[in-house]
Amino acid sequence: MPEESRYRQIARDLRKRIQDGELTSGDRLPSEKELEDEFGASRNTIRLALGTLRNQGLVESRAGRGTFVQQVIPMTFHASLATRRTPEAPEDSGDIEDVEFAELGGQTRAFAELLIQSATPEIASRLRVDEGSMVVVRRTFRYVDDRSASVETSYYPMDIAQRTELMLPEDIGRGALHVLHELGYTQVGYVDELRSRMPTPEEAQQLELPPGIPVMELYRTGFSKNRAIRLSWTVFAGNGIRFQYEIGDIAAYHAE
Amino acid sequence: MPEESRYRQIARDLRKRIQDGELTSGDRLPSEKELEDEFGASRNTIRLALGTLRNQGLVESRAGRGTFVQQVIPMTFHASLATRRTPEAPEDSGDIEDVEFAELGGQTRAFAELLIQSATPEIASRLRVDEGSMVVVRRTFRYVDDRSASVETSYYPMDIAQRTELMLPEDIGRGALHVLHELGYTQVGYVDELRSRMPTPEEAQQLELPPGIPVMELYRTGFSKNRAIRLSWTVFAGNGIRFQYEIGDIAAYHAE
DNA sequence: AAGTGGTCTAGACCACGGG
DNA sequence: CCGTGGTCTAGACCACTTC
Repeated sequence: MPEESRYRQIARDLRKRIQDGELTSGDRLPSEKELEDEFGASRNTIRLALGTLRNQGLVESRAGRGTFVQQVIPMTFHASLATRRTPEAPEDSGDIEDVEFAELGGQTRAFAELLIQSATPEIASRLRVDEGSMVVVRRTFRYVDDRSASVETSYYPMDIAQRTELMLPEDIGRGALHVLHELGYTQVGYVDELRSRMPTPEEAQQLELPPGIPVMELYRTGFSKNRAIRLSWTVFAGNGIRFQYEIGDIAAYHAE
Repeated sequence: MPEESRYRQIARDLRKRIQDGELTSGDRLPSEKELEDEFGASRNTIRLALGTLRNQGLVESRAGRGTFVQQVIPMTFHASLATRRTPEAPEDSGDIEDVEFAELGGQTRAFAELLIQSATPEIASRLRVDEGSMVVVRRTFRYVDDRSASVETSYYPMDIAQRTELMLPEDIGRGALHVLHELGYTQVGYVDELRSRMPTPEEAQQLELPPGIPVMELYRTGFSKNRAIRLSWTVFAGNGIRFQYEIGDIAAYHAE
């Protein structure tokens, strides 16, 4: 039985204080100097211990201020509302729009940018287009309470998007799915694929993620009756989002 | 414009080599000693750089061996198969069973343990039982290719589970939902809630997670026509799992 | 035995944030 | 100003892996 290393012991001790409620959301931990004295360890060892807590998303350090217990209020993303999947309004299904966020968060804003590129293998296989063929790409940043919450990138087959509103470099107020609907491409279903991973440095900066927070990646391929009409790839801050899917008959769920 | 710190530069350099394919899955990075010489930095600085790559899940270090580029082949978890949601076999819907894993991974085994506890607020609200009332808890470990892939904990209201097979401390071969179905509680729908976070040390050990790998947490509440019949809470290794949901009419998806 | 990463020490200088 | 965390150095000893 190998002895547990010093910094792990210290990390466990501090973690216990948080889990026991001795330290709660927003509280400041003792300074690194104080922890040196308390545990009789060098500063680097203390920092190793704090580092593991940071990487577990339990605390966050700010230069000049101190180290604080993390606080997060994740909002729920209603990925599929079973009650919405009514035959009368099929085009309502599957848009990642502000509505779905509004329920728990503050106000939401978006800013869009546009580019055209050739399809990578990843995009091509999901959008069901030939690799290397041109696709229209629209990128949207989503903010909640002035904090960046997600980055969405949507891909449209060129033959659908060309000479339409989708190629204008400006926000589409009424939602891209409405535009597609008007063009005759009504989304009747979609396939979601969800993954979790650590952010790239660029994503960490864009989403203002403290270290130790994963991201969630959502690929949503939208289908009309006949074909794939849109692929959207969204990266969410992992500490601020919950995905909810309602499948089948869940009358008992809403009954309360 | 603050200058980028040395260890971040080094991390970025090494990350580029991986992303450019100069180093690919399974390759060994130069040793810390070699990197010291190459970058002209002290070992601690090199280790800081490697630490960020570890925390991004890009590399994994093994004592006495070296540091290696991570390789992961995530399998897809078919959380909702639209084609399966047929009225003829409603009881097929929503079980987290081996079938759903088998498609991409190797063989799968499970071992179960059983306990009885009083419902925490979290469990009570999801299972729709009174806080503090007794619930039957079944825990299952799932392995793929001899590697631990998920830990599932299922909760049943005591009035449903008592004096049934669900209270026997052994694996239920034909699946818990079959048992519930035979008891008159047929699952007709479910609500999934997905989150992402960094693992606790216990989870990291149980799932054999290298540092820098998040977990995905799935809460699935199963409903019969009238009530919640089961809550299952599953923790997956984040690098080994993709969730797929199929919503609405996706005939075009399967057409290919 | 030689090389690897894991752990730890004891210093140092810096930028940031608040009195 | 002074205390905070951020960064960096130059050592040291250890356990583990491979030969």
